[in-house]
Amino acid sequence: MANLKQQFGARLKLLRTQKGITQESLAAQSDLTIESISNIERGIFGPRFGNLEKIAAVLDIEVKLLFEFKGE
Amino acid sequence: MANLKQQFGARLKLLRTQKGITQESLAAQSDLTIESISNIERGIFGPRFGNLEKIAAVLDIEVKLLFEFKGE
DNA sequence: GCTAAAAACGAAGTTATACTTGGTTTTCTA
DNA sequence: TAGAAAACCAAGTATAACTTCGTTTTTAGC
Repeated sequence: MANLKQQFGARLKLLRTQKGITQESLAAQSDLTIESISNIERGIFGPRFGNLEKIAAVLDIEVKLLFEFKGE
Repeated sequence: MANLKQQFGARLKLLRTQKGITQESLAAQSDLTIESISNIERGIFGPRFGNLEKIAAVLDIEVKLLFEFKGE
């Protein structure tokens, strides 16, 4: 099984694309760079709690949805 | 509404006590200090992804359960 | 196929904050 | 009422999140 960062990143990417917004737009609205969003989605690193909160707010979803992975 | 760190901390404390384990035991098993666990539960800071994973593993629960807050 | 937008990717440096250490105080519980 | 458990505080360290800059690849529309 992939690690948490990777699972989270894949989940974020899915939820973001479902909302039809680009990494650039998400980055701008969450006060992050597009690189950071890219790194998070690729599982390079996980966001800090403050940014986790911001990202969920931009996507207009509850944080827990970002941790809901298939098969669990 | 309390911020994410605080909500998370309260949720962690509840799940930990329900399992009947002490901060000290959780700290030891997750390679953190008792102070860090205390700080996390009080909402002083949120754990990094690696530690989030470890904590959930020690509690034998899915990570998403730590983000399930009442009323949501 | 061409183009442009979107995203992947890499390296190297900065910075925020998680985490520790050490100690004291308070709360809970047996 | 004693001891365990946890709160609390300050100050220092460590690490991983985050940035910057630049290049390459993928994707989607014309």
